[in-house]
Amino acid sequence: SAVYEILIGGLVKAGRVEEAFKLFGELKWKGDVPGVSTYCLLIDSLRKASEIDTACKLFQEMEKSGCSLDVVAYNLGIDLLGKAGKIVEACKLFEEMEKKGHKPGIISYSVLIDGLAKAGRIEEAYVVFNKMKDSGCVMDVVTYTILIDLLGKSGKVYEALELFYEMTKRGDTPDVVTYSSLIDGLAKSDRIDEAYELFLDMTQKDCTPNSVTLNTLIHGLFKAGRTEAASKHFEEMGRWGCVPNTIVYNTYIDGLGKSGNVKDACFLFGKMEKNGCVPNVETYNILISGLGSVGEVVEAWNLFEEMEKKGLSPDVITFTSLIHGLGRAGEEGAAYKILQVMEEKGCIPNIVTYNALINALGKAGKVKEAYKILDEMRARGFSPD
RNA sequence: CGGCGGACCUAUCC
Repeated sequence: SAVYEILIGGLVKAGRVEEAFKLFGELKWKGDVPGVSTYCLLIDSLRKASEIDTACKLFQEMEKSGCSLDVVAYNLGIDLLGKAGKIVEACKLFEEMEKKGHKPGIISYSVLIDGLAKAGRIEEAYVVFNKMKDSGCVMDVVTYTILIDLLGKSGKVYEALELFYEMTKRGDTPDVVTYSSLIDGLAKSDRIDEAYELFLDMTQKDCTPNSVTLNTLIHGLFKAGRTEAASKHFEEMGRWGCVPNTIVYNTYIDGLGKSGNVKDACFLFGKMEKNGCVPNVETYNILISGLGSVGEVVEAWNLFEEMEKKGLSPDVITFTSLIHGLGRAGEEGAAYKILQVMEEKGCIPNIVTYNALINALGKAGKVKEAYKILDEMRARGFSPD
C-alpha cells in the first residue's frame, strides 16, 4: 500500500493523473484504505484541472473512508466548497476543524477569507480576518494579496493601497500576483495613472510582469480610452517573454471593438488562431456583441452559427448579445425568436436577457409584447428594475 | 518528510 501511494504521488507530480487514478482504484480494490495525503494529492489535481465537482465527491469519499482529516485536508475541503459555491458548507467545515481540535493555520484563514470574498460576503470575510489577527497568525504574501484583491473588487482601492504599503514596510515582498491584483483594482476604479505607475514600479523592482499582468494593464488602458497605449503593450508583450493567449486576444479584440475598430477586431480574430490561440465562447461573445452594437447583425448571426459548428455551446451572454443586436437593428421580431431558440437549447434567460428584449420591444413601440415579457419574467421569479 | 491558499477577458439598462 505504501508503494502504491508513493507511485500515485509520483504520477500526479509528473502530470500523469489518469494513471494515478487507475492505481488509486487498484489500491482501493484490494481493500486498502488510502492515506489522507494520497487523497489530498488527487483531490488537488482535480481542483487544478477545474474538476471541482469530482474533487468534492472524492473529498466526501475521504471523509467517509474513516481516515481522520488533518489541517491540510480541511484546508483543501474549505477551498473546494468555496469554489463550488457552497460557502456555508465551507464555514461549517472550518468550524468542524476547530471543534476537532485542529488549530486553523494561515492557509485555513486565507482560503476561508477568499471564499467568503468571492461569494460576496465581505462582512463575514472581515470577521474571519479579525479572528485570524487575534489568533496570532502571521500574514504572508498570499494572505495580503487575497485582501488586496478583495478590497480592490469591493471598491476600496485606497485600503488596498494601504495594505500594499503595510506589507512592504513589514518586509514582505509583493510578487507578480500582488502587483497584478492591485493594478486591476486601480484600473477598475478608473485610476489608470496609478495603475500604470505600479506597473513601472514592479518592472524596476525586477518583478517581471506575466501575461495576466499585461492583460490587466491592456484592459485598463482600453477602459481609460487609451487605445494606442493598449495596442503598444499588446504588441510589446514579447519584451517580457510573454505571448498573447486566448484571454489576451479576447481583451484586445473587445477593446478594439468598443473603441470603434470592429474591423480591426475581426482581423485579429482571424489572426489569433494562426498564432495558436483557440477562440472560446467568450471570444465569440465579444465579437457577436461588438458586431451587434454597430448594426452588423448578419455577421453576428454567422458567427453564432460558426461557434455552434465548432462545438462551442452558446451561453446566456451569447443569446443576450444577439437579442440586443437585433433589437438595435430594429428586428425585434427576430430578437423575440432568440428567446425561444435559447430555451430550446436549454439555456435559461436571466434578468439581463429580459431587459434587452424588453428594450428591443419598447423601442419598436410594441408595448403590449413588452408587458407580456415582463409578466413572464415575474412568473419566473425575476423582479424587474 | 510529503499533500492545501492569491491576480486577467464577454451581454441589457444606469
